[in-house]
Amino acid sequence: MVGRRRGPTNPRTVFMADYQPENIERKWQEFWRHERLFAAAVDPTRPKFYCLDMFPYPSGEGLHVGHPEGYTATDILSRYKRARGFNVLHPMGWDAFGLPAEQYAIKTNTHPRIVTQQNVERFRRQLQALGFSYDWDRQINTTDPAYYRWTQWIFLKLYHAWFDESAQKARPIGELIADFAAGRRLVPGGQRWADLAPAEQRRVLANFRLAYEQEAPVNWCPVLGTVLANEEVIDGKSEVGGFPVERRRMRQWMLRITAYAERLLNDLDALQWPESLKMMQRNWIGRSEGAQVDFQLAGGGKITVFTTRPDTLFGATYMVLAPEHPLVDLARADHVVPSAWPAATRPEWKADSPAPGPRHAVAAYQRQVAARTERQRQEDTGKTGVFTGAYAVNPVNHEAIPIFVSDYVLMGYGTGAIMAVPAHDGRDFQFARRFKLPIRRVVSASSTNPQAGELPWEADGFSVASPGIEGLATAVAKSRICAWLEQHGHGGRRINYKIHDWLFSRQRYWGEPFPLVHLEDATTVALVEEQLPLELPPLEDFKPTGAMTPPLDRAATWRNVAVRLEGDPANPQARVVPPGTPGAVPARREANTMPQWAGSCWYYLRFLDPHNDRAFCDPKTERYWMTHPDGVDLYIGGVEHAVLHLLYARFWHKVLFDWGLVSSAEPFHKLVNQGLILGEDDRKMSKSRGNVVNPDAVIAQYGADSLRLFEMFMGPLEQVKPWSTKGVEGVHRFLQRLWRNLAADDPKARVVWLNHGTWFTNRGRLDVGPARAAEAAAAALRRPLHRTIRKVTQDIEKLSFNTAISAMMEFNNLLTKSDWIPSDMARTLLRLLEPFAPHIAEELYQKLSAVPGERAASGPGPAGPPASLTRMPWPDYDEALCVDEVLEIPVQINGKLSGRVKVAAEAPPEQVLQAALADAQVQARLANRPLRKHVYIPGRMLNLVV
RNA sequence: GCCCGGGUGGCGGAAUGGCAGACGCUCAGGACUUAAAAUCCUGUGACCUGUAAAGGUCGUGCGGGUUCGAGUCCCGCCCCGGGCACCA
Repeated sequence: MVGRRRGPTNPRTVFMADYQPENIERKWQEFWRHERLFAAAVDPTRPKFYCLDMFPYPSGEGLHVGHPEGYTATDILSRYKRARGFNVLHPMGWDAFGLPAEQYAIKTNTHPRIVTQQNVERFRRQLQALGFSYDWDRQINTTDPAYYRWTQWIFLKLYHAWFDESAQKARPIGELIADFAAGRRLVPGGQRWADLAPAEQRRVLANFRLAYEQEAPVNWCPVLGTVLANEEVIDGKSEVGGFPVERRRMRQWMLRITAYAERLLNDLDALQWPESLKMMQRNWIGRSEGAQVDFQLAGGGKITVFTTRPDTLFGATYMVLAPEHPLVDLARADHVVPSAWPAATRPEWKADSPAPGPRHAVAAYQRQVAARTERQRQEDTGKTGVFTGAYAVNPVNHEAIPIFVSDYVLMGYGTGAIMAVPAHDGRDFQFARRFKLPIRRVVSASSTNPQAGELPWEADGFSVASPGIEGLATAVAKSRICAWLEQHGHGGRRINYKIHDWLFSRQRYWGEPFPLVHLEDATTVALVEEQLPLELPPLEDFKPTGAMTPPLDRAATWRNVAVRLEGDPANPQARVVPPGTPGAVPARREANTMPQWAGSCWYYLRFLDPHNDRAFCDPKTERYWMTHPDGVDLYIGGVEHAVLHLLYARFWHKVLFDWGLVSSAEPFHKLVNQGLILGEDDRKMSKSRGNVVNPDAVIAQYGADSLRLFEMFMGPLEQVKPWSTKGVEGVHRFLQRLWRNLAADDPKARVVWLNHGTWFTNRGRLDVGPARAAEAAAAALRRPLHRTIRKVTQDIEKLSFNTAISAMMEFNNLLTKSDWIPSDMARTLLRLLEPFAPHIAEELYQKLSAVPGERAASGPGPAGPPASLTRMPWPDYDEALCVDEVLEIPVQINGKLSGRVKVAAEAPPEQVLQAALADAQVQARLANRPLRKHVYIPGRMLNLVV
């Protein structure tokens, strides 16, 4: 307890109510909400400002001090922009579907719906205790059927779209059907569209949709009982909980984010995002230019590889397939592994133990690799592998080269197969040495010496020993080879991306159901839009099954439905009808649910028009809030969403953009990452370390204003910084001092105002002496006040809140020392403080205005209760009043500080020079040395060069 | 290994190429008090000279450079944080 209780002997207690945040904060929070002061509405007469927080996941832990950091920053901006006449949209909601809440539900054996309700309620209470100026009427919850109805609706937009490569945009699936029907586009497989049965047509279309089902190796997490997206797996462990993840083949729903790779990459450039974050997205997308090359197999078929160095094709001396590559899957008929070792097989190619044949050796190697975790594979970069017994033909020189299996080639990148050029790739070089494979130089570092550069030479150079591209620089050689490959049908130029399609289904209960049904012919059909939302059935046993089947599998009555197909048989929509309805066919609902990220992919759009039940958002409303600049004006949140939410949301936004449903190509124009707040011990806050700071406790002891202020005062917003209880006390003291200075109901208050030429305090008019002192105080404070307004204004615009606060502290320190405090200046300071510490600012402002006679002095305001400070305009400053009348100019001699001279602010340079030369101290240091030149920076400093 | 950030007092941090260390914390001294707390005032980068007043030297990770002048710009290193990483 700091300064809250005064001893009974302190006489001031009798007269003056101390600053006690608990007495005022709740009151103003309720007032602001009751008066709906922060409600936003479309208003074309005012410029808009959309100020958004990453809405929280209401975990069971409650709020931690990291949450209010970003939220306070956006709140300051919101309150400030309102004062500057902007129409501010500042909403808050709940991202409440997903694994953590469900895990917590399982742990506590409570239904996720209940857990979520409790968590939301707790979070809302905690956030409201901080006095944020959210428009609470727009509160949304991703688990609300009225919300996820539109999540499902947008999913259908993905489902009903295909990506037109040539137009580089998504188009309605109906246009693809039209293209197929009219023969403008060839049907894969070569048949005529009209010759295909509807079910076959549906299967063809399924391969084009942005949402599609695919059997593929996926990240299966046995502990969580679900598959995870690549973005949710970090170092072979689940992002949620850190549980081991294994590769399994499963049939899963995917979203075709790879189609948007190029646009997701290019559109980053124009965004005002932290460079590091853009870099993370670029890395994740992982674009690389190169070529695709087909190597014919001796026994028919081919191996396709991706290479960034097609110019080294003549140096390929062997090939490598990933252990998971289909061509070495012995269960498949088309695998390449012969039953016996070829004659030329070197003993070391057969792996460590002499295996009876290549099939045994390959299988053994595959087992060995499968036994190692992803982690072990990445850490151990020693090269292992085994010869498959098969050979492929290099298209450029018709050489037969051996094919190996090795885990240094990853199935997940490129084609899962490489051509190995040991002379020009470090990894191939290592492998070739170990397996005694030829190393053939085809690039030289020099155009004159064909042997220049130590092997492996990975940098660019000049081609050697490569007929057709001999002597060419690498860049030229690459394009020559690509052209040749294209010409001869062996491949060609190709851009490869690291990013994979987004694995979008989860074997969990607590997520959005897919609005899809499966028919008996094994095709999938979307529900009609009118039947959305497809609500999650109230399943009692919501726990993961442990097997790979989702919990919704158990909701038999929910799953098994009768549907009537409507529309084009190639792309019908299913309407669920009562069983027995004529024309109805049996169907099973999709039992997987959507991942946690689905709801957050578009929530910023729902905030624009949260109660609309005819559209996810009204188009006019969308245009008003999302243009000029394109997207959200300011978005603040943690960097942990760099390649999750921020990438997924951009993807969905672009799909909506292609459908013409949103007006901007990007959702978030400007983005700032707040820095992590560490514990007082400089380490990351965690329960196990016992260094977690609970915002509720801080508010109870110091008040919300102190918490807000301290979080902003700690240091730059983006920076990682440690918590400090002493620091909270520091800003709390500042507020106490401010209270003592400005609480005008104190009989000892020094607040004064001028009314018709007479100075008053709350005890009446001042005598001549004090009046003169008040006059002097006002004059002395005028310039510092204008400087403070300027500093705070500029710093808020820069999001430099720590320095803005220090400027207000400085001004308050002046007030503390001043005999008298003019009330209009107090008012201005409170206006500046309001975005940061709104409760105390509003309270003091109202107190000031409640003193009889005072308000008359502050202008011709209407009678009656004073308006909320939050409605007062932002003060202007006078640039001329930001500089002192008399300046003290530092004088340097040869760049070294040697004295100071006082000159008038407007003094011409010569006068400053003369004043400096006349200064005794300067003269002494000059010691009669002749002045060679001088540099004068007006108002800043004078440098004398001798 | 590659790509981003960043190294400033005892601590968090501040400084359009122009007085380094604003503001806050800490600590010390003083006022008030019977006393303590709170509050208010003063001081608080290091070192040196001086009883003192005052003065001097050094100082923004290290080494160089540009400039009248560098925490700030350029070159080369060291260290810390973050991201990527057998990506063909």
